[in-house]
Amino acid sequence: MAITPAAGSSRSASVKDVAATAGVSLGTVSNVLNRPERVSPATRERVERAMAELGFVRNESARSLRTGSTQSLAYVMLDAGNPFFTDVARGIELAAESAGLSLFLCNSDSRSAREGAHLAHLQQQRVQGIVITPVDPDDPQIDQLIERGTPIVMVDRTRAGSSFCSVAVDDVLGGRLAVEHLIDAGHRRVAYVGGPESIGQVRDRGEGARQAWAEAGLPPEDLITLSCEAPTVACGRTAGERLVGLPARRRPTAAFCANDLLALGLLQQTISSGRTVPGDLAIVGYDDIEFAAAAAVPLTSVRQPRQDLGRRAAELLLDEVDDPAHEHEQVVFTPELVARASTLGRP
Amino acid sequence: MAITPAAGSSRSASVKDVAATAGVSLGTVSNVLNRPERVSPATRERVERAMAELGFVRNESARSLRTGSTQSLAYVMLDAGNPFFTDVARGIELAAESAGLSLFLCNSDSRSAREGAHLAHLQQQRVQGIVITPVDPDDPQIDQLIERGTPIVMVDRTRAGSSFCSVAVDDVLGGRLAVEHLIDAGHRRVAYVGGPESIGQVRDRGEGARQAWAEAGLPPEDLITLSCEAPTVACGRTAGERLVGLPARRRPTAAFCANDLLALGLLQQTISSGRTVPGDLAIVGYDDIEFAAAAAVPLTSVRQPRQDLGRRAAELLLDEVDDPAHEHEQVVFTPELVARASTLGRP
DNA sequence: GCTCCTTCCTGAAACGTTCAATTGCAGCAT
DNA sequence: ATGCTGCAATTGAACGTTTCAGGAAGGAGC
Repeated sequence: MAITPAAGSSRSASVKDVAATAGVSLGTVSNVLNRPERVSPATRERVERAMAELGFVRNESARSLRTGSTQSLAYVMLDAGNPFFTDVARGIELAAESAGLSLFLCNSDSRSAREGAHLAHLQQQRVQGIVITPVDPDDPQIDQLIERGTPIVMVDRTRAGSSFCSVAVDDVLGGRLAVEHLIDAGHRRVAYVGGPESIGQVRDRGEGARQAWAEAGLPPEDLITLSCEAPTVACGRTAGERLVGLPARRRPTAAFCANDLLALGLLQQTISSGRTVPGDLAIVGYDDIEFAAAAAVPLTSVRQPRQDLGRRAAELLLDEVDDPAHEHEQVVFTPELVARASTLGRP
Repeated sequence: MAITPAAGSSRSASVKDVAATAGVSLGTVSNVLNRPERVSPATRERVERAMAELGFVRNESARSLRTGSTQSLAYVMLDAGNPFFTDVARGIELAAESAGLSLFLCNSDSRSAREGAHLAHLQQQRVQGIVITPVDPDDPQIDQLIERGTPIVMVDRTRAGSSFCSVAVDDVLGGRLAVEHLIDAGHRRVAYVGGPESIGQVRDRGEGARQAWAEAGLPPEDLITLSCEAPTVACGRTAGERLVGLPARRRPTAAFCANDLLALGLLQQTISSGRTVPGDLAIVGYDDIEFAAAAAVPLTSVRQPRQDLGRRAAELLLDEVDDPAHEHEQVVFTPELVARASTLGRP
């Protein structure tokens, strides 16, 4: 290995070094960095050349120590493996980028402990604010953060009458849309395949389904609810087997699943057991993940404006950061039904 | 709203404030934080109580300014929407967590400009090191980072004889595994459905496929190569149509796809056109994404140890950070074939 | 020649930590 | 008494930046 040239000396260059090589004072260098219009073009250029020569990189720690604020936001996401949250993240990033801030993504992986560690660390970093999809919306650590001055915005979760903004999607409406669509298609026996009732989303979507059913004047007992342990592909398959096990006159002609993973599992089980979709069973999913359109039979699904969710959350956060008159807001987006072959195809 | 209590005063508490309320000097507070064993239990407890009372949160900017190093790593990922990279990220996070560091995830979204902005910002943050799956492995900004002292480890990309570590998977071997599996199953006309040749992975997997084919003594013209514009589901469907268009005696009985998205598209097209898998066409994918197992016909695929990739990358980075005798290493992992119904089922 | 502006630059004081050097103080041996 | 030893706590100087009160130089107006 060749000996590194002068540029690669031990410590990295500071404003002081730049000032020395440019033959100006340290304050001038800072001005070039922060208020270039105050520096004469000649000196400015000299300073800039010195920076380039020394490979100067501004030390963000010192900067934010001095100014008392950082240039960054964070999104603490529930599950980085779930496309829903990565799309939300993309929306946040877009908003952060156009505000000139950088975004730290943290993944709690649905574990309270990791979430807590991330929050503590972000607080120490003095990030401007935090967007979060929390493991538990009622976690007292969230209140503690707010009390100590870090603005928070919650995405896809809410807490009644709370001291922060939140952005969510109307899941009751989503459930209605799905079931109204099935009723319109002529189905009179439908299954709601839900996940564990402990998840608010699962409850709300089921509630919407029941509302639509009742409003159509259909008998409640013809809307069967199947609860799964987890909203996964494997559970969707199991649900399929349970449906087949029902006596023919009670067996539903359509199923509305609380998310696309369940729907895909159900779809797979139905097809591989030799029945057809939608002929023997029409299926509606929820989330409209990328693979929904790519399934063996393209899946009808309820789409949420994921990226908008993120963007709006970031905007609310930024508003709270720099508008002293900010008022907390609970934004609710509207979902949309995307009809595809799994409910539309030839019977 | 109630008036916030004393704790919520304007500025957040500093070590100085803690020292004052605990009635000790500022250095003692720092000792409680960093070398608690040097402080007598009585004082320590007094200081800790003061911290709790004031809601003291250590200012990480000041800390890292003083110590000259941060407690964080970063992973600049190519595409946060691709499960492959989120699994890599999970591996990195595991390693970072057990080293007591926190991880910043940045998404370049395959855009050079975003990647550059992230790298610049991370350099300003003085992160300990950066794991990256770059848009372009030869980007000079990467060399510049290394020159200026930020260690880099590359994941899933490499550069010949370079000045940093890298971690990748043997894609040539992966291609061999896939095609050997098909040959073993009796296939004598096979298609390799690749993406654009500009992607190194696509080339390597194809190369492995050809090697296996040649070693089995099969005629080269019976291994057809289909190039797609992009490795997506839609392109996989198109590839399916092109296969059907071939004259029967040239039509392959099996296809090896450069990734699972292509394979899923091909699978979908095959089934919806009334043919069967693997009866009319056996299919092997690559990546073993979660949906591979959940497809209409569960997909045989080549699995990469994604999480291990990330973990190892982080370990190499950490080694470089704190071992002065560190030597750069190019780690290559071994892929593994996961056989499922798309090549195994009853014909 | 004098004052009064501008423009461009300087110098020093913060910001909140850490850490090495230092003081104070008790206990113990001389 | 006097000097050691060792522990506990204190002191003060950094770290690299921003900011702000000015100072020097030069020009305009009288």
